[in-house]
Amino acid sequence: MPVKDKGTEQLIKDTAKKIFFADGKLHATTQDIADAAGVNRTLVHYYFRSRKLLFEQVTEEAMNELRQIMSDAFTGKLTFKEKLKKLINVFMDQTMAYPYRELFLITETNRYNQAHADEVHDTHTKPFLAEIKEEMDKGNIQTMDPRHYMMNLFALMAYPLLSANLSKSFLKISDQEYHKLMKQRKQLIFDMIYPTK
Amino acid sequence: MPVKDKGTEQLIKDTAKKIFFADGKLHATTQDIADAAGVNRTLVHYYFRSRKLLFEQVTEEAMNELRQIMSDAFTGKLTFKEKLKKLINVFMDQTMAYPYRELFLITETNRYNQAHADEVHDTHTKPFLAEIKEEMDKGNIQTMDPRHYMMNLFALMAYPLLSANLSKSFLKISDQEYHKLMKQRKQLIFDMIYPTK
DNA sequence: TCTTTGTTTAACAAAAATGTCAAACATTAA
DNA sequence: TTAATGTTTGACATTTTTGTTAAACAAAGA
Repeated sequence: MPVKDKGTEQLIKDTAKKIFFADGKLHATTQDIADAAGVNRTLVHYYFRSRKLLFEQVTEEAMNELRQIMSDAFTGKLTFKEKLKKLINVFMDQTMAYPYRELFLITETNRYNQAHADEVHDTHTKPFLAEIKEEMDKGNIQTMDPRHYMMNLFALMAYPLLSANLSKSFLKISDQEYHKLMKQRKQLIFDMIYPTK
Repeated sequence: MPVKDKGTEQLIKDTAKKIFFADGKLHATTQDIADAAGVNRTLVHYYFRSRKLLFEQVTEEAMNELRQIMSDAFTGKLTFKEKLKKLINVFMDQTMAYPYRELFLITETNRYNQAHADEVHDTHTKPFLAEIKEEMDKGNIQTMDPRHYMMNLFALMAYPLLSANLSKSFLKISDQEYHKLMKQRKQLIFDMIYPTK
């Protein structure tokens, strides 16, 4: 997640990401973004032409960031167990920094045609699913549809961060305490998903 | 989730909920809502005065619907196991009908002051957490912070429905197939969260 | 220095969304 | 039938947000 000064264009994009992904302010206007970046709003149009195009770039990059996680974790010669640990580690770190990134993607794809999402074909998940299947055959993890396994994993990682405010209100816990709970989750999730018999 | 004709006011509110909670169109305008309800936009103002007030009502009711689930499932003299089944059943059914209800709540609370959420105090979760603790002491479920247990449960239920479009694109599966997977999840979640030793 | 190129700004224009109002309409009770 | 009340509508006003333009500014090369 870059935040360095690669010029105004990058600054605007990074600021937009910060507002959407970190603050979860999905209704932010171009003015909000410009203000937060400390630049004149016209520059948003100078560099991105329109609000829509800025959004498309941000969306595209967020999708790539997600794909990258899968790719990074599942290339190399680690064992499944190690890959899983790596995936949990990287994904949780990113999601703690940008808890609303997925939420942004979801609402943006809902905004227009749902069909757009279907075009995306991801090459990184296939080997992941295959490895999960292998691991089930070996008896190391509980047998189920590998897709369920994958959904469970991402659900356990993403949801509590995504719904932090909601959970805090329902569980009546403070920000600090919640942060403490989140830090414990890496280990907890691993134990749930890859139990030591 | 009422959809009956309790007059125009109710129709507008139900339509708004449908657009937000079922379609996930968080950026819908008052015009969008009026069109979908088949009424003149002025009526939105006649009944709710302003867009903001309509949103507040919808938000408030959605929060109550969530509280109601907890309350319903955890009153009465069922065993923990039965209560859990009931909770999963009701929550999954509702979330399948309104997958974006929580997403709406999250973005709405992010929109203004985060603080607002903190005021909410929920009386229904406390007995739930206490019962979870008991069940751990009995050795029926895995020992952990009961709050983690609760987060896990809701994560497994809500996230795959919330992120359906995203998941479909990453897992390259069709709507039908996804629906089939979702129907399997009630049992799967119960087995994960309340394992038969 | 002057020109060229790219960046930034303020002022303005256009579009989109919300909000207001008076008049038309419908229903019911007197 | 008429008066009273609440509902619905279209026309208009206001506000908010996005998009455009010309001019000012800055840096670098001829």
